Amino acid sequence: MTAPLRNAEAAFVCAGCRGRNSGVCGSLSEGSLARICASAQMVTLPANARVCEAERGCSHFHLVQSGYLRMQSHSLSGRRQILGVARPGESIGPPRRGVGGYEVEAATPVRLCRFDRLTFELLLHEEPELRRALCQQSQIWLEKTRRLTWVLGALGSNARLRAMLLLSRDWLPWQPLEDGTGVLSLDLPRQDIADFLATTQETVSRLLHQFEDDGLIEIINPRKIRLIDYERLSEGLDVLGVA
Amino acid sequence: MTAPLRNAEAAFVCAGCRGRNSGVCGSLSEGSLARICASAQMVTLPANARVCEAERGCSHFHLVQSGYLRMQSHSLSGRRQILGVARPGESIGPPRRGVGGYEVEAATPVRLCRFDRLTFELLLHEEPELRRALCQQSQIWLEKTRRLTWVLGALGSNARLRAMLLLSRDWLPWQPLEDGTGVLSLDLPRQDIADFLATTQETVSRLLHQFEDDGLIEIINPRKIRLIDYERLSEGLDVLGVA
DNA sequence: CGCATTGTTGATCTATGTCAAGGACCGTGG
DNA sequence: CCACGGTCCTTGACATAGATCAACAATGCG
Repeated sequence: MTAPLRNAEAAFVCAGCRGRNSGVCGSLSEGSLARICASAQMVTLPANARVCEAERGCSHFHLVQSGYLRMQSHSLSGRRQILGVARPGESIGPPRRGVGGYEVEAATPVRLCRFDRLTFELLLHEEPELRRALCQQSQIWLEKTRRLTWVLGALGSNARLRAMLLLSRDWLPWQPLEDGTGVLSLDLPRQDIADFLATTQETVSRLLHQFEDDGLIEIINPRKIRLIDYERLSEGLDVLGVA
Repeated sequence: MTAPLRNAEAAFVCAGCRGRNSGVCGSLSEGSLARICASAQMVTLPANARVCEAERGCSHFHLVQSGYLRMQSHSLSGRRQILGVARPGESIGPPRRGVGGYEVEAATPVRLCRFDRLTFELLLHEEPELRRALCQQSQIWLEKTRRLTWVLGALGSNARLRAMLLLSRDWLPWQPLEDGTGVLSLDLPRQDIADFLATTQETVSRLLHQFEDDGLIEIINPRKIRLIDYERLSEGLDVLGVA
């Protein structure tokens, strides 16, 4: 955790940032971004580090530079539901405190731009671009969350997993090959995938191997999946627009 | 369906509106609201009327005066998931067109303020209050949708239904009685409840009767439920903050 | 080389979806 | 007034997806 940066260093912060061109950061002008970065701290956290408590809330605001954050909530029976994953360029504001809130953790090792809450509210006041960007982000999140809701509600585990594999091409590292297939880096552990899809590790594992047996995918190793038969992977999912 | 109203009539539009003090309308000043209402059409629709298509999108913007709208999406297998319910005072903008979109229907008979798309964008441009109200609404919706996601993902049908009963006190007609219990007007048909909770009519029916046998509720008639034992209704749901 | 983490596989059991039938209620028209 | 059809709700029988429990394999790390 480093001290706040002076203006001169601001450019440096964004230099290695993988989110510069997407999400909130992506829709900000150079000037605006520079002013904003000037009050950021760069923070690095290991996987599973807690970024934000559910009850106590959190006094910081973050932009993701690299890695993934997960928003999650637990039932008393211990079941965890992942409500969303924030990727580079996206922001995590302090969630509503108390009941109904969620907590934020690093799903992978992450690098974050951290803003003090007050500082950020000041920025928000001074930078209309930032306000607009955040408003837009919350609409995009709303759409993503609605889609997740739909996937959870309308599909069985089998289809849910296929949906996730196909949709993941848009937000996880994805390497298309010449033969039309492509390799997905499933950077999240099985348990996270399970908690995202509201199912269990075991089911995810079983289904992946079933897909492999059926020739839909190839499991190169647990984290590298080659998607082969898009046609059958997307069976019944046409509504999602995943070809 | 009536013609657009002249300014003089604007006040009249809101007169009978049950949403004047909540949602978007609730956070607007008199002046702003008057200007906005001036370009509204008042529309009345019967239950199950289609307000907005999923694919074609829709060229109107609506504020709910009374009744409920449901946002929903279908899987190819015919399963419907209700993504959210808009109540008086809330707005339904044209959802994203095409895949991933949802359709909007009247869940009950409704009265709506309808705005032409272009007109509304003009209003949005001229009324900063309106912009702010909509931005705020999308954040509230995001929270509601996240909560739904959590309920769907982390809870079984039994707990889901109990959660809905308790939470419904905040947005469906609710009449507390002297003895501490209270009567809920479950204004939605069983099928809608089922599609909201991602379960089936049959299960909803069975669970309600089971709750009655266990003394948690009394089914006065299919649409009137008296909540009796909050303690046990909220078992395992403490996280939601429902007493 | 242990030891911890992560993923896989098997056996079992149950909640709940599906199918099918019937009941309650309501408005309409004869 | 009653018969009719419609909608909404309830109940029963049955099948099964997937959760749970438990053990084990694979991988990586100190």
